Parts: sequence; structure tokens; C-alpha cells
Amino acid sequence: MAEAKASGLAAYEQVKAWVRARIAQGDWRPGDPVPSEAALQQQFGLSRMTVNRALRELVVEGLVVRTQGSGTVVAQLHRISSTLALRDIHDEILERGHRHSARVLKLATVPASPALAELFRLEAGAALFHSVLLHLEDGVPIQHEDRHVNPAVAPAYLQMDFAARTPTHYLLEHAPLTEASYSIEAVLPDAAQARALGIRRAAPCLRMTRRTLSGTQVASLAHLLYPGALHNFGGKFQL
Amino acid sequence: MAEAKASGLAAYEQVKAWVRARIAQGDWRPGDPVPSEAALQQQFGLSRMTVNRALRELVVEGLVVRTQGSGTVVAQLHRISSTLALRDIHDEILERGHRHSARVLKLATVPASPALAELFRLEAGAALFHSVLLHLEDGVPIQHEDRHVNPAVAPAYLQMDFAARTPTHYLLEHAPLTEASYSIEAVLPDAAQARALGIRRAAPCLRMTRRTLSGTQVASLAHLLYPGALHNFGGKFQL
DNA sequence: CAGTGGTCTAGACCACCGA
DNA sequence: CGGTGGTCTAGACCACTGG
Repeated sequence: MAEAKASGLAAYEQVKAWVRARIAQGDWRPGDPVPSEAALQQQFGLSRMTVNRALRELVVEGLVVRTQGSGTVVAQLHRISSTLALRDIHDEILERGHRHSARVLKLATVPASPALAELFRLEAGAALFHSVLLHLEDGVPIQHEDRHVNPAVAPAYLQMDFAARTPTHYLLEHAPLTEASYSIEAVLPDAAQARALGIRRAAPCLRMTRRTLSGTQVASLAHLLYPGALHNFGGKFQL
Repeated sequence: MAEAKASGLAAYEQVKAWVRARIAQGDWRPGDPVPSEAALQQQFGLSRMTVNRALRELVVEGLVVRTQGSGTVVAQLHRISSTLALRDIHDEILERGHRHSARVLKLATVPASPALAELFRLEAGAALFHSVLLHLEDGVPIQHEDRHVNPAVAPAYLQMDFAARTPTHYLLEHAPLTEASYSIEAVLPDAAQARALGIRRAAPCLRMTRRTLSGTQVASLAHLLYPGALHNFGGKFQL
């Protein structure tokens, strides 16, 4: 009934905006209490469910912290959540309006080293698929992809034509992804990587290491190497 | 009434888990329809609001896409959201159980170069505060921080003792953060940076560039340099 | 104990989509 | 038009916190 359409914004959005504004303008500092649901209910003339939704969503956005029995307070750190997508480099390049191509440098079965075996939760010496690819954007090398794949997750991996469809694409299709972890480091390329990418050995590169799980199995471990001069990872947050 | 406490999990969490499982196990592929709220309501014997909450939260998690009037489908891309926090290096180091210290290498007022002026949305030549710090973890140099600050946002910046409280901490306290953007690159340190960090000029480093806004004003532009061998950025996602 | 948040219900009205 | 999601209400019971 009380359609708060006055401003065209949903009621819970208005509550969120008001709280956000208090925080953004410094009226409430980290650690300060946020009015209780009952108080906001009164203030805005809304039902408790609506106010509750507003506050719950602000938790997801990292603006406030709620403790049952205690109350709601402004989050200590201005923690801002971003969205990092597990993207297929093929799509990324197409979206930039460029042409993607790939060269397959290696595609074989190899025995797992002790370190790899542990990462894959397999026994040392177990068979793993190993692929090395070079991705090019409009003919310019842009990513060196060194990947190990669990045969149990993608038995037909070696039969694929990765010049046509990237391993990432194939794996996302055939091994439902359930979990992923990554890390980003700065490294120097080894001789083979430098040669493939057409850069000097002294040129700094970003290396993203990505491990993906499919169910309880480790699906793939990839080392993605980007020439530092050509690429960077970026993002933006907003309160 | 119908407290679905059978499994100890909230009802909406059970719905989420079930949908997640269908997707993770590949029963539903990207683009496939997800049962309507009415159908799930029947299936689980829940009220519509509860089912609605489950599906709304799955949207936030990037698993499904909903279109009013049309329906809910499994999201096309396996987009996984992560949380990247704007952390104070002082807190980070303490959380690792180590000791943080900082050396102030420079603290002065400088005229804005044309490039800086544009980034700060000021006129060329406008006064900016410039600080250069070295952060150490248990006495080992770990981050070289080169920062420009908008005097309008933090007038007392030059009077602070940044060996005791980091610029990040000070700025978060005095200039309510409303927006931030960052990028991460791989670079080689210049002579001064290498000397301060105690590394070779040829040692690859991660450089995070971070620009923060407070309201409509650009508060600060920071270049944070990490020796590649000592640091990396990481994260983890889960479906 | 009173106050807080966590969850749930059984309705309701609306805007939108596709046939 | 019927089906879909988007939103909202006015209650309710519970678990937890704090004094």
C-alpha cells in the first residue's frame, strides 16, 4: 500500500541510500551503531522485512556488520567488493574488437611431479595432461598459457584443437567449475617463454596462477604469463 | 511454522544449495531455465518470499540471471565474485603476526604536473602533497609507497607522523572513501626504489596504482610497489 | 530480562513478457 | 491474457546479546 514511489526508487533502496549517505558523508564512522531495524521501520514507515532487506544487502556490500543480539555497526574497514570474473581470453580479446588466435606449443601426457601431484591431490607419477599455448591479439603475443589438466575431469583433452577453442572454454563446458583460487605475481620469463612472447628475458611479466576445482577434484592448474608492458589487471569499486 | 530445521540449514539456504548443485553438477547448463518461484515454492513447501530470497541471492553470486516477466536462467558465464579489500598494510602485517614499521623518505608540497593535475581534476601547477614511504615487515622492506594527496581533502597531511600511522589509515579516517579504482602491473624498479627496497634493478615488482575519491574530489593517487619475490595478490572463489 | 537480528508466512499489488 | 519476477506488509517464532 504505502508505495514509496515518490522518488521512483524501491523503499528498500531508499533505506540503503540513506544509510550509505550517512556513512559516505562521515556522519557515522566505522564502528558507530546503525539504527536498529525497529528504529528504521518507524523512521521510514516500512515493514520490518523491507528494512531488513536493506540492511542485509548493505552487509553484502561490505558497508555494515550485523551481530545477532547485539546490533548493526558501520564496518571497520571500507571494504569494497569487486567482481573478478574467470574470463576466457578469447572473449576478452573479441570484446576489445580485436582478433584472437592461438598457437599450440605443447600437448602431451606427463607424469605428475611430487609438487604437482599434491596440488592435484593425486599420487606422484600419476598421469596429467600438459598443454602450452601462446595467445595472440591481432597477431601480437599477449599470453603464455602453461596448463596441467586432470585426465579424470577432461578425458578427451588431448584430442581438442586449442587453436580453435581455448582450454578455458573447453574446461568450463566440460568440467562444471565449483571453486577457483588465484594468485598474481611479478616474475621474469624463462628463456622459452621470452622467445614465445617475443620479449627480452629482463622484461617483467605478470603471472597469474589459477587452480580450479570441479566438485572435489582439482580440474586444472594454469600459469598465465602476461608481458608487463602489454597488460594489467584493473578494477573499480564504488560505495 | 514449517521450520525446515531438519538439516539445520535455513530454508532459503537449502533452496540455494539445491540450485547450486544442479548447476555445479551440470544438470542445468548456462542458458537453461531455472524453475519459477511458484514451482520451487511447491517443491519445497515454502512461501514465495523465501524462494524469492534464495534466487535473489543467487543473482548476486552471479549464478543465475532473472528477467521480469520472462523467467530465471542459469548465467552464461561462470562469473565468480570475489572480495577485494582496500587494506591498510599495517593491519595486514599485524594479522600475519609480524611487526610493521615505516620510514618516511619524502614529505612535501609539490606543484601538480599536467598529468597529475588531470588525474586529480585540478589545474596544472596546483599544490599537491607528495609523500614517499618505505614499509617494512619485521624489518624487511616490503612496500614502496609513492603517494600524492589532494590538500583540499586532507589539509593537515604534512603534519602527520607516518612512521606511526600509515597514510592509508589517516586518509580512510579523514576523507570518507566513496570510490576507488586500481590497476596492477609488472614493472622494474627505478634506481631509488631498488635502493630503498634493497633489491636489484632487474628484480620484477608488482605495482598497484590506486586512485581514491572522496565525494566528488580525488583524494589520493598512490603507487604501491612490491618486490615480486616477496609478495603476491591472491584470492579464492567458491560457487 | 528486554532488545537485537535471523528467519518465515500468506497474502497482496504491480510491471513486464510472450503467446 | 496468464505467467513471470519485483516489491511490500503485518504479523510471527526463534536465537542470541547484553545488562
